[in-house]
Amino acid sequence: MLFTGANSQPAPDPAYLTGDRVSVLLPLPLAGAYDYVVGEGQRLAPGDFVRVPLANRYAVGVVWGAGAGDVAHEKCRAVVRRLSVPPMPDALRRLVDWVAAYTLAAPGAVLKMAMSVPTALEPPPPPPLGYVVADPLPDVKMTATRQRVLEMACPLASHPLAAAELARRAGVGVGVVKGLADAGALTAVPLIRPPADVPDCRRAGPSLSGEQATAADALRRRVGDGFSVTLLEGVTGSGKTEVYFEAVARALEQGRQVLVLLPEIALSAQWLDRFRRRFGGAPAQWHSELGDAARREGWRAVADGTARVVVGARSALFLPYPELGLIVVDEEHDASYKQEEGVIYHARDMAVVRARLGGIPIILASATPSLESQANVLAGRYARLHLPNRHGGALMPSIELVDLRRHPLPRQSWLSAPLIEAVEKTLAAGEQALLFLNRRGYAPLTLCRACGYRLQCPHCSAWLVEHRSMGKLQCHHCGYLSLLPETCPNCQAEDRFAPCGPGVERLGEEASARFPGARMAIMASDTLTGPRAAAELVERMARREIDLLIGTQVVAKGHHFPLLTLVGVVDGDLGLAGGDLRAAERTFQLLSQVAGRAGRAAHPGRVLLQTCQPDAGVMAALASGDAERFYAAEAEDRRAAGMPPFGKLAALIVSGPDAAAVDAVANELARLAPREPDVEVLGPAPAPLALLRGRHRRRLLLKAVRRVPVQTVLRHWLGRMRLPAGVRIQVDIDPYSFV
DNA sequence: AGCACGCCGACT
DNA sequence: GTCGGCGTGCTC
Repeated sequence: MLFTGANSQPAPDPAYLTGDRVSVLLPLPLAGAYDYVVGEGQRLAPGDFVRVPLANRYAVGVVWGAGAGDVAHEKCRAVVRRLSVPPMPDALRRLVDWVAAYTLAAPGAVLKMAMSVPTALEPPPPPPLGYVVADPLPDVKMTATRQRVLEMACPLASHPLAAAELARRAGVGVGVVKGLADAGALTAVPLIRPPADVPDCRRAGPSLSGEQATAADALRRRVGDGFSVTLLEGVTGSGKTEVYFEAVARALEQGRQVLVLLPEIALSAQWLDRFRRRFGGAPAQWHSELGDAARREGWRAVADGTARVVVGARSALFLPYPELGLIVVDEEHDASYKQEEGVIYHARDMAVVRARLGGIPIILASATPSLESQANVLAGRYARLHLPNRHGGALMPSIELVDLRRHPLPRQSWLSAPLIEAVEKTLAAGEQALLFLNRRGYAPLTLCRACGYRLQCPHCSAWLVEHRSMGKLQCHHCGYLSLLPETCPNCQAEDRFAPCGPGVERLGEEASARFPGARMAIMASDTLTGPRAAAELVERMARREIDLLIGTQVVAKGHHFPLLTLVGVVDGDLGLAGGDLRAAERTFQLLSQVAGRAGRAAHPGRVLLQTCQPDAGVMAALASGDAERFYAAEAEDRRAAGMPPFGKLAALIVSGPDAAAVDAVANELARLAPREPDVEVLGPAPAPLALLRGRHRRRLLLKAVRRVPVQTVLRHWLGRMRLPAGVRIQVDIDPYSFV
């Protein structure tokens, strides 16, 4: 990442008048912006949303600046009109350009992320209608259901209710309401929605410990004081959230907007509760599961400044905040900040860029910061605030390794004697236990005992995972579903399939057999139907309705189980397989996070970690709690290998339906590879998923010294390539996933 | 991303 | 004889 460069003050926006040429960026994957002529009586400025003709249709784009003038006069068409939407803020436009240049994506493709709500740019729809009882009430055929609706329609001061809400309260279908309205017994009136609870920064904050107060003060002082990056590092339970809330309050006091990025917004009902407790109102939410209407409302509320605090997933970074004053990236180490499809970018890094372009502070919070952020602290680019203690004097759980070589597992069993004993003891004491296994489904592999054939996805080079609860086999990479075949596709043997290895479902089976009295629940991304289901499960845990929870990594994210005292990590080595650059770091982060679920003020938690490699650096670090040493060793390895964050990496994925064509392109790429000092090209090699969604994939890696302008090198290199039909080259700067 | 243009199989 | 499949190419 490049974080240098002064934060230049933008010049006052120029105006473009009738007859001028303007450059308009369209949300399409085109090579660049298109020139248009400012129409009769129009006056445009950079950032204006405009409707323009494009081929035989119209499109909405954003005025990006003065026309480049490199296109023939006859080709240049006129802007239709300016849309009545607040202009796209300067900082967002510069972010779009920056991200496009950095990721080598088309600027229009990046713009598209910032205009993901097409209807928000149209005039607002007529206000929603509510219904009140007509006066006078006409003579209509009365039924029991109609009677109930009429009763509910004027509860107290005859507040109009939306049709759906009215129907819900009366316990009838929406049809009854519509029927009454058609008959004239209900009158439709525009619905004035009660103003939502707005976050109130004047509410008193919680009482903070000395350590927390010091950190909160330091953060508050940075708000309004230009660009800065602060790594807020605090162990689970140290009250990081409450500390950065003070900075949020300060930004709100200054009349600025705040963006909080979370990895999995859908899963963090608890975060919203804490926010509500602190600010008495709800933040605006932004994530992929929002419906069209909510997205539209949200986008407009951000654009017109109504939304003061936005909490969202990575795409919330591209909303048009006119007065953003603070960004918080919570769980900054989380891999889900890396967008892997379309424009490939890392939201944490781009958030830092957004902060720099806006001249505002950004807080990166984590219990287990990424090596990247730690290196930036060491290099003096980021400040660091540390909360080493759990709030309220609670102790960190102790982590004990269970060496699976000394405690071998019986066949078809994944719980060692020490872990079984610990679970039994915990259950006997009336406490709760968690078994963590980061693998969904019943079994990750199914093979034929007759011939050894492994059931594989037809579109990907991946095994099919059995999901017994669904009665199906599923590919976790493309979603392909199939029933378990009756006979082996290879040798036609009947009924010879054997599941291999455990997923949480199968582990649940073993646990039910071992701990027959325990009330058990399984928590995985596919067993949770939505945010509500997650919240409900967390509540059932809090109410002690569950004794034993079995879960994948979703249990580690944002949920707090106050009564949990034992965590068993069933397969600590799972994340270490497969040569990933960040395997050890990620394992450390994930297992630390899971371990942090255990324990509370009165009871220090206990964590048992089953592993076959207790001597590996990660395991030793987890057991000793010596994070510093682990990170130092990991950093040294990376530095010695010239790997990120000390060197730069870019991956080129060549893909296409025809393996031979893909190979040809990959080889040609290798032949034309840049030959310069400090740059090394590795490959081509089959990408780890050599077949994904029916496309064959080859990968090349470009490794360079930090000071090499990798984007320039790549642009030259790729510029010399001619691609046959169907073959694509995808550039991934700073690759995370090695899948 | 759309949308048209363009060249090969099964229908009124 | 046409309707229509999606491959390829362009949009200021």
